[in-house]
Amino acid sequence: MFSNSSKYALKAVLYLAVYSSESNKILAKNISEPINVPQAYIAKLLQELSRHNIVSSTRGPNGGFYINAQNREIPLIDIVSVIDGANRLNSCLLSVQNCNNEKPCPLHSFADPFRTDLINNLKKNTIGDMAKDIESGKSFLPL
Amino acid sequence: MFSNSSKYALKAVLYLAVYSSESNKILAKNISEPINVPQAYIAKLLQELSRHNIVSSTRGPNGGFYINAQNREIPLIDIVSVIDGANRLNSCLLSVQNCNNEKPCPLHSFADPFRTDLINNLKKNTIGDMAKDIESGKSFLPL
DNA sequence: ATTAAAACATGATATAAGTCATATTTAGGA
DNA sequence: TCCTAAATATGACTTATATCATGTTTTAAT
Ligand code: FES
Ligand code: FES
Repeated sequence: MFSNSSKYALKAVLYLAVYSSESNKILAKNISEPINVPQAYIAKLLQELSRHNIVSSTRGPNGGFYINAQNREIPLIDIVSVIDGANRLNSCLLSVQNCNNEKPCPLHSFADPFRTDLINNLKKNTIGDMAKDIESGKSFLPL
Repeated sequence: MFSNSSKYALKAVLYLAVYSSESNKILAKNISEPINVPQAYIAKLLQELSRHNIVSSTRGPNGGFYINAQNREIPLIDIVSVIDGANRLNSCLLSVQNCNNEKPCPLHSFADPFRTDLINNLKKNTIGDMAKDIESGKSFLPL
């Protein structure tokens, strides 16, 4: 579904959304442990996200990564698009090609509603939305 | 979601379900082209499935792979379990670990119902069921 | 029996995904 | 200004997945 890289990226971003702010930046190595991802790896992913303005960062002393108000409005789909490419989610369950509504494969009928709904949710829900769920105890960040 | 190998395996099995029978066995190399999978690769996958009694085969002249009445009753989930392992589908969207209903991750609420549904469908629907859909024109085998 | 056609078993290679290491640039503080 | 802490850029390494190749065993026909 998602690659490991996307999973890691999502976890890292949500972690930042909950625990960081413009005045409380977090070092890559300090994100690594709580989300259980090798630090050199998460650093690389965060750099990629930073380049696409999905997370914010400043370097030098007292630098680090953080999520600002603008980042908070970004939908989750942007994260997985940057890491996995835009249309990984559109691939047919039986083929490397894209899913095709006109010529549905045998699994299409019981897979497509799922995928469509998931994609819509990823477009609709922002980083901030998810952070709120975590803060209110409705959901949790897995290791 | 599924690995390419599982996709290929599913396609090959469904192809056999539609076009083969005990009296009409099909060679690995003749399955390869219509489902668009390298022949050495599909041969290997079919051998694995044969070892698990998901497809039938006989060797020697006039041999080949086929689906018999017993194979026809096998649910789709068995195919992907053999190729991808039993619990690839249960992994949490954000973690390599398994999905956990007691401590749902932020994506759980809009992913889990559908995944559960998908898994149930894979358990409920057999190879024969899918073949019937193809034969009746309700669905198609993708390249 | 001999031969040929096929699956079967095993392993080698290639490509992609994931992980690690190092050098460079930027920014803040002494 | 100089030093240090951090992100950044780039590339090397490792592991897993996907693909290919080769030899062996089984079966049926002659
Ligand atoms: S055509 Fe296969 S999932 Fe839609
Ligand atoms: S806990 Fe993440 S998908 Fe269920």
